[in-house]
Amino acid sequence: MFRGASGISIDPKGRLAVPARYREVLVDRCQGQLVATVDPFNPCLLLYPLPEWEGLESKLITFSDFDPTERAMKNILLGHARELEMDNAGRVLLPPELRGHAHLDKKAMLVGQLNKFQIWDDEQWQKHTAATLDQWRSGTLPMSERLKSLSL
Amino acid sequence: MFRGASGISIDPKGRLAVPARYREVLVDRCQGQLVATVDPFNPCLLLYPLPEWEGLESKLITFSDFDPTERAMKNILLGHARELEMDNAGRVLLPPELRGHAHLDKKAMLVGQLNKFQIWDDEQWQKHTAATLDQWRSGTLPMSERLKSLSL
DNA sequence: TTGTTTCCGGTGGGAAAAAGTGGATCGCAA
DNA sequence: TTGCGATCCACTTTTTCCCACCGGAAACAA
Repeated sequence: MFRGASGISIDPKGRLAVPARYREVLVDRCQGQLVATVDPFNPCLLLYPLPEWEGLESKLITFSDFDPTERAMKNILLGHARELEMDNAGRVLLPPELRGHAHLDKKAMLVGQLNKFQIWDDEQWQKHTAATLDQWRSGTLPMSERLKSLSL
Repeated sequence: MFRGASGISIDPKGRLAVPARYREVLVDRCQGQLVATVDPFNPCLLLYPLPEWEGLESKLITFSDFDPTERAMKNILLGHARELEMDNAGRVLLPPELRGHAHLDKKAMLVGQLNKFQIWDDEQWQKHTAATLDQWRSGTLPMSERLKSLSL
């Protein structure tokens, strides 16, 4: 599974070089077939191995078009999802629509989140991390029961 | 199935060029025969492969004319539906009535939603997406049980 | 320990192919 | 006969694929 943040660069054509340590796994699991979409909660992109994405998609199609919140979620996730393929140098080409959404230019961060990756603009990632830690330490975030019983 | 948003342009004659990656599928499934109508929930158009549309249509005819909501839905969908055909350059000609409804001019977005497409004016789509994400992140939307148990 | 060599990951550029765009001609109808 | 519309064709732009180069790191040898 995917862990950790790697600094990566996006070239002028919009190609993102996947760190070498992930490549073999990705080829094994999905022949380099990936799906990128927008993250509903953060100004970044989500990158799934195709089979993993299809699992999520099969849940989304059960959502009702007459529930506004469910419709919105379907719309955002499916409406931005693009199928991508690694080239033989281990790079994926991000379409302009997705790059624009996450404000990606040269420097980016690929963040492993077990079953998927997040793709952040480097600057946004730094800000987001700092902000999250601040919230955390100030104790303003609500705690679910699950969290209260978590030991690190 | 159809996913993702693609920026497309509508030429002065009102022709919309379908992105190349969808064309083969559309020719296979319906020989380029499509149906466009208005989206009851959003200021955009819906574009179905003909067989897919016929499935929906067969459900609509069972709707009662004595239930105001069912009648309205029938009216909107059926009353605006137009049969369209791709030309050999992969373009479909949108009738002025439909273009007007979605405020389509030069720049548009073709948004895949699995069994159908949405056709948005580019500006409207940007606004719609931004507004939805804002609502989402501010946490003001009501959450169904299905949503609460969804993990991305 | 230090220098040299080799391999691998990362990067950029260029060429071929395909897709998008606009124009022109043909036909039909008014 | 003229105007509008539709279909077809050709040109330009974009995209995609592939190859080559550069830099760094590691390994081996002196």
